[in-house]
Amino acid sequence: MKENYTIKDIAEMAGVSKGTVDRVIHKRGKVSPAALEQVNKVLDKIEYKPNPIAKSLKNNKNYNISILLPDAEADPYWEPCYEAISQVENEFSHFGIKIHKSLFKPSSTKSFKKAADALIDSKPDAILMVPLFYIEAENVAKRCVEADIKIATFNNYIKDHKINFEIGQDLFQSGRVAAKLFNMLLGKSGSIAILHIDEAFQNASHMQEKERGFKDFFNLNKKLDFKIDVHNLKKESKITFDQTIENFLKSIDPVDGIFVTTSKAYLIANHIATYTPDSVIIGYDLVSENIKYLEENKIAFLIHQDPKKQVYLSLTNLIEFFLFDKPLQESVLLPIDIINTENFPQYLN
Amino acid sequence: MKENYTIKDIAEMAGVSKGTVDRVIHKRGKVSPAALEQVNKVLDKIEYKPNPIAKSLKNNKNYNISILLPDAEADPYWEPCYEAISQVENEFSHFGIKIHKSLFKPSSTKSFKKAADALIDSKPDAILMVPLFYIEAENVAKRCVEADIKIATFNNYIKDHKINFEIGQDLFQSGRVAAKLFNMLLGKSGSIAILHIDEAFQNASHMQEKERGFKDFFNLNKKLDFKIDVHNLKKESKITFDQTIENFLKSIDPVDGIFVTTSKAYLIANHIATYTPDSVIIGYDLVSENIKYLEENKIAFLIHQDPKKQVYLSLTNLIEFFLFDKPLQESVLLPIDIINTENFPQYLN
DNA sequence: AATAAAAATGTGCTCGAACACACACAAATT
DNA sequence: AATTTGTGTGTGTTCGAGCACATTTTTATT
Repeated sequence: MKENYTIKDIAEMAGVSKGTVDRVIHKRGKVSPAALEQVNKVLDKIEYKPNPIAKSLKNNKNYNISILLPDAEADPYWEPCYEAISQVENEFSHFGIKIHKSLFKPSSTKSFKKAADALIDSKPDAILMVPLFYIEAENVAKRCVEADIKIATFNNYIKDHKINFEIGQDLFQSGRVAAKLFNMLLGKSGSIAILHIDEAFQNASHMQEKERGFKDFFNLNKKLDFKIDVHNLKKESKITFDQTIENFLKSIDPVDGIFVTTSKAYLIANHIATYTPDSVIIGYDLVSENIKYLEENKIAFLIHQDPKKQVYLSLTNLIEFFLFDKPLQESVLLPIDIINTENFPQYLN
Repeated sequence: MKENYTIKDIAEMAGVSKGTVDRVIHKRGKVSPAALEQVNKVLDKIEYKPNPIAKSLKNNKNYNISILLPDAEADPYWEPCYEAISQVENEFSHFGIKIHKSLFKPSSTKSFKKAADALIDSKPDAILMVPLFYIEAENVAKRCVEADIKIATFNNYIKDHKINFEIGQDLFQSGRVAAKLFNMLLGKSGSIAILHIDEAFQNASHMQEKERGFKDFFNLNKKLDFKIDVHNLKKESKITFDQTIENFLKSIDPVDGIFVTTSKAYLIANHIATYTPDSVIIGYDLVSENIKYLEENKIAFLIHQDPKKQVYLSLTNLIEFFLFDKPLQESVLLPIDIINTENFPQYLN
């Protein structure tokens, strides 16, 4: 009943040779109407699916996948991605998979462009990128389609139907998750500052989505009475980033909660004791400095965007597509992990 | 430099035939010292790893994996496991993987034994089981080793070195996660009831581990002053489970927090408004009734044990071991997911 | 030295899909 | 009638590992 048929089986059943069956399956013509019917009759009955392992062996190609992502020197948020890459390399190098990592400076559009150009020129089978810069990323996607390179994105989304695989988090919803946590910690009323802290503003749309979700939660819950202020903080020239933060904290009235929409919550936690000791902080990402302050109870919760998992899943999806014809899931949303002092270790491995 | 060498390549390099290389690699003897040295010299230089795809094709076996798990009719907690099974079946049936599901009643040791006996008799290549009953599960493991059946467990651990693959959660730590959440919600002092609610007491060790972790958190934080009571609730004869719960709630003084160590938090949430309306509830598992009360804000947090992921990872690990010789990770600990109203949907898919 | 026995080595087939190629047989052209 | 084109069909090889079997070389025995 539910057996795994081979081309040879089908050939016997239809009373033709495996060559003919093959021609029917791949619609390469040169088959008489009589033979065609015979083979199709069998094919209808048994629902044939070619053995993916045999197919892969015959194919016996090396696949090159290139990854375009920010330099972790500039932002340690990207560090776990490197681990995922190594892991996938180890797991799949003997399947003929070669992975090439290409870094760009997250603050420089030019650096992104340059790295992308080089990658496309090297004609890999697929490019996985962090589309930090909208217009430039769209352009890369377009050129990949033209050059028949599979294109995938992670961490950010560009609403572009050319992308073959995209993975990330629902940022609007993650804003709501943070809002709900504040609600539980602070009760029915209070004051909260939303802080968009970023060296430059590459993550503008990222941060805005979170802000929208955050406000949405409080707007829809009419019983809640929260005062919410939004502040954009970026590094000012002449003084250090840390001083920028300090000046800001000095300048505002103490608030009950601080929601940092980037991975820079540690910059706030660092000064919280001095300026606004009773503020509850919620931030993003398990970078080591954030974890340090989480453990010191200066950060209440962190929301985990799991860049490592994003890279791992992107790569394995592409690889299984190449090797075994598994279809590419077009769009994947990862869970929004809530992290406190007790459960962070399991997310780090 | 980093090429993928074949047996043929090695044979040429060593100046022998591929048969000889094969004998050296598989240590089957019948090789002269001279030839052995030649081949080994090459092998040392290039670090050969056989092509897993070719190996798998040659092998061309069907693998039968049997799963022994509780009937979801008795407890909907197990429902997502079935989905994982279907998913893996779809993904891997064309790789010659056959999965057989065998159910037992979670309240009956006899039913577990009977199902296990039948499974072992059918001689599958691997058995994945939920070792609800310690002694019986150990016995199954022993017999599997004798019959050369790979044995894996999920959801529960039995400290038995015979197990080839085990996956689950750190229950002690998950107790600490719950404790920390109460700490954040209730502040520095309060009263908490730990409720072990179970139809029978198959999960006794499960529940105790969580209790230990929970208490551990408060014991180690000397600044905290919490009164913690433990209650065992199981279905009494003559009255319904629901009435048992109601009677219990009637009998105790209101508490600030209720920690339910099983998936039965909904039974408490159902009556909370009447008897102890200000209690904060934290429970386990995304069963539909729990989610309902979570959405009504009657349950503050749920801890997700992700049985679906446990099954999925168990099966794919076994499959990749069979098909591609990937080593079995012996022991896997899953993250302890914290769930609130805003992030549960992403964990359900 | 001749022959048997043992050891070492190489050849060839299989797994299933995919495709090149050779061959058959018909119809169309000279 | 002989040759060319075309169409349909089957055979054979490849991918890499693994193992059965055949062949060659060495060693032991009479």
